[in-house]
Amino acid sequence: MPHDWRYADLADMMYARRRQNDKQSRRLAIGENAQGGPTAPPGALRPAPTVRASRHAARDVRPASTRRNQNRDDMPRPTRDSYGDQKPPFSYIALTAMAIWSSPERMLPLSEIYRFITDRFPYYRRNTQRWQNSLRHNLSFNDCFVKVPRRPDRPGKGAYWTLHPQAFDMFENGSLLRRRKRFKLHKGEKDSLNAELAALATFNRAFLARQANAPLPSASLSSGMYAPVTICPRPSPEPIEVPDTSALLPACPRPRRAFTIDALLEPEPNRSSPSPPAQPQPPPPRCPLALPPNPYLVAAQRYHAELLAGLQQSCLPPLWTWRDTSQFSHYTLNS
DNA sequence: GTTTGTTTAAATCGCT
DNA sequence: AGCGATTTAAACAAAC
Repeated sequence: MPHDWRYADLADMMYARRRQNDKQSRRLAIGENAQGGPTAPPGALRPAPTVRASRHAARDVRPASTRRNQNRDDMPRPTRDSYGDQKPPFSYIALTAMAIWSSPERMLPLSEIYRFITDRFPYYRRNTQRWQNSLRHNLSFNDCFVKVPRRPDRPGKGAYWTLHPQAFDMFENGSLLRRRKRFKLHKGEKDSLNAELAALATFNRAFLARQANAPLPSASLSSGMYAPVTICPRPSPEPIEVPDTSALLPACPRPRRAFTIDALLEPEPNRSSPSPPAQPQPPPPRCPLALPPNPYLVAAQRYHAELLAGLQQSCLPPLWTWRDTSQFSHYTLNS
């Protein structure tokens, strides 16, 4: 049974729980917690603070009527259509996970994560330096986010960010308002993952260096012999439901190939076992022209696909389906 | 110069 | 009070 997590629904749920739980309702009826801040639903991820008695208090730019009496029945509520200028009750981790999960490939560059948040939550259209710094901190600090080097055929600034597959269930019951526990990789897992990602980055650099040192024949370029590998558009932003392909799972055993371009250019070795089942290769970059691909590009793409496909067998089905209407957005928990 | 990414430190808050 | 999760600030480096 899908459940909407729009803010207004959250408020309704708070009131429902107040009725259900006498003990809880006594606290909620007061309207404030011990610190005088807003009261969160039991077990909920602590909503991003909107009022602090500290130096941060000055940053709360909401009207005073909104800042007080947060849980009274006359509490000003955001409309069902939008959070308006109110700070959404999602942590940066949750917001980032939403952004990543909303993308077709389940991975996004930093700039796109920013855009996702500012597009949907007007609160974050101001003071961007502050929250973006915090968000970057979260990306780096939390093991649940994995930085995947860009494919050589998708140049641009910064890497892609994805969710570690083992972190899919860090939000309790799929709710973005709750988090069971900070997701932490064991050192061995982290080392293994970092080694793999570093190797991929090294491969990408080598690929680009070789491409730079041995530029493609101009005749070939001009005649369309090679795809213009550096100008393929980024993936379509339309959210679609696709099997997950975007995270890395070092625990997935698979044949390894040497991290050399030459090795990767060799024909794909036959696999004796069909497990994991043959994964469809990600669609080729959407270049305007169907051109014979550069062999190095093929190698790079093949490795990248191999890297990402290795975890498929262990991936959980998507927890959330992103639905977007023009003004408000919400997540549906797949049952 | 700007953006991206890493790291450290401190503050806040909810829970036990 | 202590702990863990989160937020915020800041310094710094690397990449573009």
